[in-house]
Amino acid sequence: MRLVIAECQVDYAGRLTAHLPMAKRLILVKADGSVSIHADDRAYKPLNWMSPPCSVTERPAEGAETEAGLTEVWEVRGRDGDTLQISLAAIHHDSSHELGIDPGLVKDGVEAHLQALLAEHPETLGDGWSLVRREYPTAIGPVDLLCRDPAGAYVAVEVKRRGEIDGVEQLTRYLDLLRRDPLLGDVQGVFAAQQIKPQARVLALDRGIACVTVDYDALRGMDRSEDRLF
Amino acid sequence: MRLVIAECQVDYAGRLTAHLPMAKRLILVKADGSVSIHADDRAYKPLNWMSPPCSVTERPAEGAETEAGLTEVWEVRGRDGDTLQISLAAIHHDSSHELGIDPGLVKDGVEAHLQALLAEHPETLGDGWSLVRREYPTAIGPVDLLCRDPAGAYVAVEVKRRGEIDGVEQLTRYLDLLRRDPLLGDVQGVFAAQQIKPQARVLALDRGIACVTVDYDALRGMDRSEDRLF
DNA sequence: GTTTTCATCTCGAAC
DNA sequence: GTTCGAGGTGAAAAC
Repeated sequence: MRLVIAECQVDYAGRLTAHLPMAKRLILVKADGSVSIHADDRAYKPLNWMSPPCSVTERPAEGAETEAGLTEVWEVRGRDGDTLQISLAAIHHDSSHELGIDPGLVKDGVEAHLQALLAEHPETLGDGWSLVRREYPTAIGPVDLLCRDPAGAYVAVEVKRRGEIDGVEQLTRYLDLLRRDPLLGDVQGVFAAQQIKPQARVLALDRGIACVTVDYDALRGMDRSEDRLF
Repeated sequence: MRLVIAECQVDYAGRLTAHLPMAKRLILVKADGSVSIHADDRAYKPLNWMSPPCSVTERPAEGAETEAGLTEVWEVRGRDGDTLQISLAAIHHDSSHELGIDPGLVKDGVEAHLQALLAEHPETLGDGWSLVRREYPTAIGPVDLLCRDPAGAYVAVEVKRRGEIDGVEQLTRYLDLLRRDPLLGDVQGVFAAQQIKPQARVLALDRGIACVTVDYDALRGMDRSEDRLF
């Protein structure tokens, strides 16, 4: 990985045409050839970038470029003929570092994991509830969980990390379908999430859907096999 | 902006829980307090990050941490109680740089601009064509351009930077509507883009929609008022 | 302030 | 290979 702090001007031509006026910025050149240009704010998104696969060619400034104060011109070529031209004026820092291949991110707490934990502990959703099956199939896709309450009535459960309106809409569509199945009889709905936004809760309750806020850490504590971190 | 190359382990807890095993990475701390951790590949997305507003606190490693080989522990706190803990073992590089406020990106060639240029030069789309109006309203949204050919027939034009299938579908819906309007009579369709993907072209032609590849630079050259770069 | 839409979205999985 | 949908989406515009 090469880190360069330099006065630079950048011109991108590809899906759109964009221009960065001359200013001091960070230029990152990674081992896969990819390039990104960062300002001194915003963690996530670079000002400009070129995703791999791409190639970088560097050349000294010539003629009018030199007169304009430039010292080097880098040209990055990507797929589809996208180009990123980086015109450097003054280089304040330039260092390279061997990093090796990253072992990669381990994600936990994704919706699938939450669903698995709830499937193992359906009593969290309601006393005496039992799991019928995960990913119960319908014509428009699988319902996250189908459970039964102690009276034998079916309950469709939609699981989200953060409960918003679209999740309620999704569950509503499933319920419409499930309720047409005479084998299931009346089906209740439960919207389960770690956090439920106020307007999602209002919409759910208006439609007779119960809301359950899930304590993820407590669920994890119930199941030792889930202790995969550390 | 502070650049740190270090052996580090990272733990994020917020919208999800994620863990990065110990490895050599780049840690970027920007002037707005935001933090991002990069591996040696991929230009766009960091492995982990904390968006501003957030605060970083640094402390020396203690007790068991020291025995585990750690030297420093950084804790980044964001909104909603999100936390990013960066445990550093060996620091290979650490430098800070004053960058100042970036003048910002100037975007050109966006769809709106392409549409404006074509509106000024409808003859680019077909000999003798004239513009009826931009953003011609329909019940499902405005059509980019409505033109007339020399024979007086109407032509609906959909403008995209890169022509893909969804653009053809969009134009098809507009044409369906426009053709029901007896005042317009038969309406032809034109799909105009800087680049048209083969499968989009096939679909368009199959539906009797003409495809026009637009030379953006040539269009810009026609209009001096558009010389906003440099 | 909240909500919706856009993005050079990126990225992975399903088909 | 293409298509679809999620993302710790982020960020800007609209309301």
